[in-house]
Amino acid sequence: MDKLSDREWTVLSALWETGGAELGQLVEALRPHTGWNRNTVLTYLTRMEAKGLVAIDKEPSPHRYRAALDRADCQALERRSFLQRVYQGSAGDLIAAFLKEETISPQERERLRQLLDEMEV
Amino acid sequence: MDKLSDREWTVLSALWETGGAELGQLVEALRPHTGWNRNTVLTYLTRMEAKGLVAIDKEPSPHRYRAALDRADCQALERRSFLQRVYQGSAGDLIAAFLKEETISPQERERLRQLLDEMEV
DNA sequence: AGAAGCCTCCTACAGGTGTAGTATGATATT
DNA sequence: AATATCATACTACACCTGTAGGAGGCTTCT
Repeated sequence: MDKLSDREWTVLSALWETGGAELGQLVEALRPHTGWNRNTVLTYLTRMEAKGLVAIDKEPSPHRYRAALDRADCQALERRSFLQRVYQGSAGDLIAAFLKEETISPQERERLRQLLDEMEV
Repeated sequence: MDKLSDREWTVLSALWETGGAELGQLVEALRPHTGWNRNTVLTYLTRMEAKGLVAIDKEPSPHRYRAALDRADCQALERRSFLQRVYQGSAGDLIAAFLKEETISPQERERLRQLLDEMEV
């Protein structure tokens, strides 16, 4: 499967969050971030169906649009690609950069510490 | 500045690693991963110059090609975009995913623990 | 000097992406 | 039933991206 484009991520995110929806609902859900025209949304959906990214239930007349892929799978693919592309595969460097630059709440710090502990076998 | 494409990252990586080079050297450096034709490389370089991603010193006759951007800056931009796109801005989730899925050496684990410690306070 | 090879410039071209407009049918509202 | 609205399908179009080919100049080896 190819890498998802930015817009494809946007569409899929809306589908994952709504759990699938009709066109009108999607257009509304997307409007705040994107301002996309309804036909633009429809074009994305149909193109993405052709690529196997979106499933369309055509049965009851207002079609129902659903993500055809699992969010976790897409995230995993994107992680790999990002790791190679930007950090030459060094997960340590990557994580260090995120730790230093992004805000992490104390609860999350605790969670991460526990994850590290669990890795000590 | 726009997001870098995959190929642009490849070209910039070669420039960062060589610290700038002439065309022939770049073609050689890129050949193993990419197999690109020399004109393909040249096209990327000139297009990327137009975008301000690459600097070309045209003075002594074989031009010298250099990255026009700092690697760390590009990584930071890419991190932000990745974080939003794939993890809705949750750095904790993102780091947890990398911790769980990617291989981290014991030394790196130690480094990460220290980073976490420094963040207390 | 001629041939061989790199360098740079200009050109090309197909496929993908972003962003809709138009037409046409289905639904709901008056 | 007529009108307004929503849905879907089809079409469009410019720009970007990947991937070179050809032409002409400069260097260098023979």
